[in-house]
Amino acid sequence: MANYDKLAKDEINEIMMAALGVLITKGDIPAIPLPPFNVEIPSEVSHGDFSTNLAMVSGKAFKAAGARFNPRDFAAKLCAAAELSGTMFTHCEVAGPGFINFFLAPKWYAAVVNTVLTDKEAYGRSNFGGGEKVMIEFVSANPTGPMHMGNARGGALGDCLAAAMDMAGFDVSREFYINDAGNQIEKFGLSLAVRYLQIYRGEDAVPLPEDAYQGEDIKDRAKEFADIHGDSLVNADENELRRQLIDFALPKNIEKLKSDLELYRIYYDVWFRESTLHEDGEVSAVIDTLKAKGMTYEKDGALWYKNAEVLGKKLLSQGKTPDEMESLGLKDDVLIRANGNPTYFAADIAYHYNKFVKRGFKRCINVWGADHHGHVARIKGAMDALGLDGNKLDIVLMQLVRLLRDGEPYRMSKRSGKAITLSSLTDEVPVDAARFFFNLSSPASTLDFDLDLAAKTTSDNPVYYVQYAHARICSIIKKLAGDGVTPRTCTEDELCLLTLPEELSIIRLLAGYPDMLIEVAKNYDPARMTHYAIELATAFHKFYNSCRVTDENEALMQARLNLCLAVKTTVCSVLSLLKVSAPEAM
RNA sequence: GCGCCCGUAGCUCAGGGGAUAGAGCACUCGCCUCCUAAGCGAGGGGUCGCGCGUUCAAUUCGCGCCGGGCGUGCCA
Repeated sequence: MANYDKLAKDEINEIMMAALGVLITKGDIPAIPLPPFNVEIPSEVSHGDFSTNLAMVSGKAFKAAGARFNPRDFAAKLCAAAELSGTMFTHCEVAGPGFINFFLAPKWYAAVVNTVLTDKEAYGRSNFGGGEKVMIEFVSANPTGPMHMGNARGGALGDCLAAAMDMAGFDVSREFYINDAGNQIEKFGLSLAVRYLQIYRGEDAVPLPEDAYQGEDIKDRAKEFADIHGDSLVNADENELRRQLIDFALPKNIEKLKSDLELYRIYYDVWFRESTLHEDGEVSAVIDTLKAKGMTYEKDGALWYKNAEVLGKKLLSQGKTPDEMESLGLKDDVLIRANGNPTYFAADIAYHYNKFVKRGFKRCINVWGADHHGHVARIKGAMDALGLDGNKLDIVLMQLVRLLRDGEPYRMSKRSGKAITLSSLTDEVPVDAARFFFNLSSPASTLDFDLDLAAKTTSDNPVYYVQYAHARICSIIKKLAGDGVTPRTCTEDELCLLTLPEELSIIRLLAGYPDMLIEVAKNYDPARMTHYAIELATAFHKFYNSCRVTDENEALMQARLNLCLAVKTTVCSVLSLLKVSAPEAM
């Protein structure tokens, strides 16, 4: 659980507070409250290991108190008053416009390496989440057809986010919501029925409606059904035919979703069926609750939810004027259609109520395609309307995927059913590469997925760059083992032999691993993991080129071997969170 | 119209109040008698879309434009 970056930052905070106390006691500075200050890691190594802006942010407070102020002078006073003996720092200095830069003692670096080796695969784990019960719902692809590239991105994103949040101390549950009820299932039945009848009556006799599912997969399922039942249902009641087709095809589609996702190394804790919400009366219960709260009304034969009122109140409390709200064009939403069927929205409210109330999740995260963003405010608002807290429902909006082949955009048309499916993607691109690629950009950026690049097994492909670092370490270990050298525990003094810039920059990265995972959890951005993996691999490759492990000095050799093992541990850890393999040889 | 996301090197993208803005690809030139050259080093390449504001400090925050994507259903 050790986090050396945090320890260092906390210590600088204490050192600075103590220094302020000294200056106040001596009467050098007035005893006035100062604003919060940052301790950060400078991007430039010559600026030290940690840096604080305390002197610069204090200007306003001093001037307000009528004191003369110069940030560099104040920084110099703080530096002089800073007591560093017994801390993890050797010295500090004033730099630039008034930064105070701190320099770490060698024993800090030694402790980091030692901690990684002691904690092993647990290194990086923290208690940031405090064991909070969190659900991450992702992919939730429509079971009426195959998954597409957007689902693939959502899968890689949600799964890796879940893994990182687990490391950051959350109690994470992965869930797939199966939309096995409602309009699209009706449409599914209709489409299947048409395809089935076409087999026996010809395509011209039974035309496929415009709004039906056009994909080949529907034909395939109809064919499979026909192979079993023959033409025995051609003259059956239309509704009976559809029902039988749905009962036949839906489980097959769900199984296909499962197996495709498993190929993709994604396993869920729960596959939740929308239909259970209807069968158990949870949808009508939640509608009744909204009714009882006066949040509904009837119009044109349908039951409406007062979405505009809920969102309007929220915006008013945020300081919007009624005129501004007018221009937003807030609209109400239908819960029960005039035909008596509840909408998807109604089921979704019941579903999220179920997550929070029935199953007790403290926080729910949904990974959605950006094309669903219009749904975000109203579902969160609906939670508020039910007396829950919409802020506990976080939606990660993921921008769409643009496929490139031969450098040209590869058009995906859902209507014609010519989307690239997840299973055809796994045929073409190794899973390691695909998972890595999908997590290379943050969710908010549209992603260009270059099919040719991802399929390449050359250095162009960043996933191999990282895996290669791991393979090289394994190779070193193997070589040394052949020479009769086995890794042993090093003393602090021995680890302090690691002093070269190439060695120290690796250790800085190792120390930052726990915080990186916390940032992923905070920002819902697993792309930081691939970036980190690339950075660590880069640092290692540089080390590899400038330092040899097989050194004549036994102590230094062991220290470097320890460093290699620490890198191996951390690379394996981040790759395992990404569910990318770490080959021992390439 | 309104809402959300994006605009940083030729291309794909990081960074996210701080000190000289980064990486990969592509281009040029070096480095294997030595733990894997799927690697490393050096070089060129930028008004961080434009303008105004907040701040000691803005590529980063706010507002307004411009450009691109996506929404704006009794679809999901």
